[in-house]
Amino acid sequence: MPELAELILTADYVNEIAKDKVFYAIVKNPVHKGLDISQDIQVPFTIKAKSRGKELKLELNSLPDSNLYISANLMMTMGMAGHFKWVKNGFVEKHAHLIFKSDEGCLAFVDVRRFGKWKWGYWGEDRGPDPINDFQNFVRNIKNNLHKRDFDKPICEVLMNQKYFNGIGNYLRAEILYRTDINPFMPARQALQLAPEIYKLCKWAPLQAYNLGGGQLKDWQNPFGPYKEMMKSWDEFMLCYGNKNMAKVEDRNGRTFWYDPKWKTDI
DNA sequence: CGTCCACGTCTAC
DNA sequence: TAGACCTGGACGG
Repeated sequence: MPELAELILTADYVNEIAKDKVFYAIVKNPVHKGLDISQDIQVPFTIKAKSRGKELKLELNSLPDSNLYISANLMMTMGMAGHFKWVKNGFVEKHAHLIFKSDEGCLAFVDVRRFGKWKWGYWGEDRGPDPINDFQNFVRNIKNNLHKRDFDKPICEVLMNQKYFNGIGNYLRAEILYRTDINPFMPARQALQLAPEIYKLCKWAPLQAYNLGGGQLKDWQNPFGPYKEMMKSWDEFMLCYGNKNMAKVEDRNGRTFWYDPKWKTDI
């Protein structure tokens, strides 16, 4: 998905678009098999967004003068390619699957592969604290659970476990581990004890990516548009993932793990 | 044309 | 721990 950095940018984008707008309907694209929420809100509403790891929360609230009080949280995940886009009246966006209508246009959830999902609720119980916005609890959650079998697995795999590393995805794990000097195939418990800077890197790396305008990767469209002037910096950030000079291996979850070729794999 | 690959979960043997 | 869920871009013949 869009990983931690892109989720924050998505929330920023939704907030920027929606700050002065009133929405009056939700439309679900019938091709999408997800939950049909189009009849759930029958009064005009506002939208505010917040992210936590790889989850996005849209807070939908009725207007102060509404005869019906509504306050609901639409919890979303972006899948591999999900993003939001403002679409002016008279235009149709391909792969728009959830559409929030206002008089001036609509805010569309665009997702080519349809891996993104939504439901009413709250932050996922099985996902850990956000490494950027809630760093203390992020560290605490890991340290409190370090004795568990989950941490017997290689650090490169555990970094993708959303129970502890909410928001870390395939490019971030590569960039984080590339910046430590431990074998990425070492058991996670040992790795975190030998290289405690991993905790800080889990905040630093996504924060860098966020400040650079998010992943310049083909499936994900930066909602703020192309940041061409930032490409040089992005290339300086993305040192490992997708770099032909790096080594790669398919991990036990079927994902390609990119790493420094000086390490020997144990997988 | 075809095959491989992609920033992620899910759920079913 | 495989598939399943999806579309489309890159690249090879």
